[in-house]
Amino acid sequence: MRVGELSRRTGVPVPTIKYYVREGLLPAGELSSPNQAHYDEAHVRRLRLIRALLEVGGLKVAAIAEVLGAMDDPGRPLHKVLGAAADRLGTEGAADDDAEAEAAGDVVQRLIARRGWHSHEADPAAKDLARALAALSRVGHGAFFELLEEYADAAEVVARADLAYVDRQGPVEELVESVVIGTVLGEAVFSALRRLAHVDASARVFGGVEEERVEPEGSAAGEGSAEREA
Amino acid sequence: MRVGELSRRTGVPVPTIKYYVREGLLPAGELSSPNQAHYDEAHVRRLRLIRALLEVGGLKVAAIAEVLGAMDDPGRPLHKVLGAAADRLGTEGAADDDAEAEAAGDVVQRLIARRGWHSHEADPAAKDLARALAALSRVGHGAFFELLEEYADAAEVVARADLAYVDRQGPVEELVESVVIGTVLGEAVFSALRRLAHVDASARVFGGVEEERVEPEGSAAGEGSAEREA
DNA sequence: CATCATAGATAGTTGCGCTATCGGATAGCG
DNA sequence: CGCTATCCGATAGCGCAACTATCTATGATG
Repeated sequence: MRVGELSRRTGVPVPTIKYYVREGLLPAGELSSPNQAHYDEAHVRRLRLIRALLEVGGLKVAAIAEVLGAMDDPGRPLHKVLGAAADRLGTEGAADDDAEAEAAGDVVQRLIARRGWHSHEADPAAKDLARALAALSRVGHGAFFELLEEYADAAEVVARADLAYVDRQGPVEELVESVVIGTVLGEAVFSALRRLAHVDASARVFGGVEEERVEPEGSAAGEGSAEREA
Repeated sequence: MRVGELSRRTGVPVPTIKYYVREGLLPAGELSSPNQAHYDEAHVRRLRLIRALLEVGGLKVAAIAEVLGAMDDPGRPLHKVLGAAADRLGTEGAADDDAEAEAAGDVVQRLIARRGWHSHEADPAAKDLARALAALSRVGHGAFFELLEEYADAAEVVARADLAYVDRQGPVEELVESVVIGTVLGEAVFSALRRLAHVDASARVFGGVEEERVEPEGSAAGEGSAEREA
């Protein structure tokens, strides 16, 4: 098929397809003449994958290029491809370097050791975790750390489910793709599920019970900023 | 304190602080004269919260303004504030309207019913979930749906832990803040944990051998994107 | 053969999160 | 009182990311 049909079938505008080709997300079509290229089902699949990673996964175009690059790289140890892909799925930005960051890093290392996880210090996921924990500390919610074990339990449940899913995929290429998709879209799925469960749990605990405690009329003290002395 | 000190204490540049004030993320300082404003600890706290939501949570400035607006809104039923805040924590963009989207919506509604969750159809989280599932279908991974129950189990575990945490916070304002922080930063925490567990499980199943991945290499300068594959 | 689509190249647009600069006011010190 | 550092508020500009539009030469197609 030609680019117009590819566009119609995926809903992606032609100029955008060209842009993705330029950025290395999508292989160029096969040229039959200097201005005629043909695309196939692989392009359709790839394009849908790109849009999914972009729109649902929230990945940046450059990150997608890297992930797909690792995916496509032939003749490479499987676990390396998986690792390379996984390493590109995290957050951007450098970690800051204050007391909170250091303490958070310690907590993460202890957690990893305690769980017996196969991970090293440089793992981007570990860095992301430390960053998040440091941010929690900085906003005065260091107590959140107490939930870490429960979070980790749940994370293991999900990770095991993911692996079981991936494990029953067929050939290697699909397997790698499954990991990428599972990691990125699975995160979106879990995030939404968590918020759903949150709303429900919140409704059970607070809804209607605390409702009456708000005073009517503008007797609210300070305005604008939430300031009160604890 | 004046804006210079606020800047020093939070690491946020003065022009950026002004920008946040303009955007409604941060209340203006109290004017003592036409060109002199004073800031207090509440501003420091708020600023740290903003940076956390921005950098770790990945929220957009406009979304943060909405969330904080709901947080600050006085004299409003607690569960409504919580709901309003939670509703703004999701993804942007409208859902598409194809066969996959419809099927995914069905699956979500059945899941919600089966779980007995208190959720309405318009819940943004439900929409996000449907979007993610539809995307999975489109890339040929509809089989991922089979993991939904396990995912939901894990989500309930996390949600319960969150609620238990929130429940032991004191006054209402802090409680709302806890929900926001727990939801946003908790997501970052879980995401990183999941990837950590993933790497570990993956190594067990596929790696056989644990090899080096991204090498630390170099000093603590900002790392960002390591581009080489040893 | 007339029209349409296409490849490839380059330039422009939009949105976002800042950042720089300017024209006045003070603050605070000697 | 003078002096400098700082501040406020407003406006304009910057840099990046993800497209989008336009142009030319060429080939496809009925």
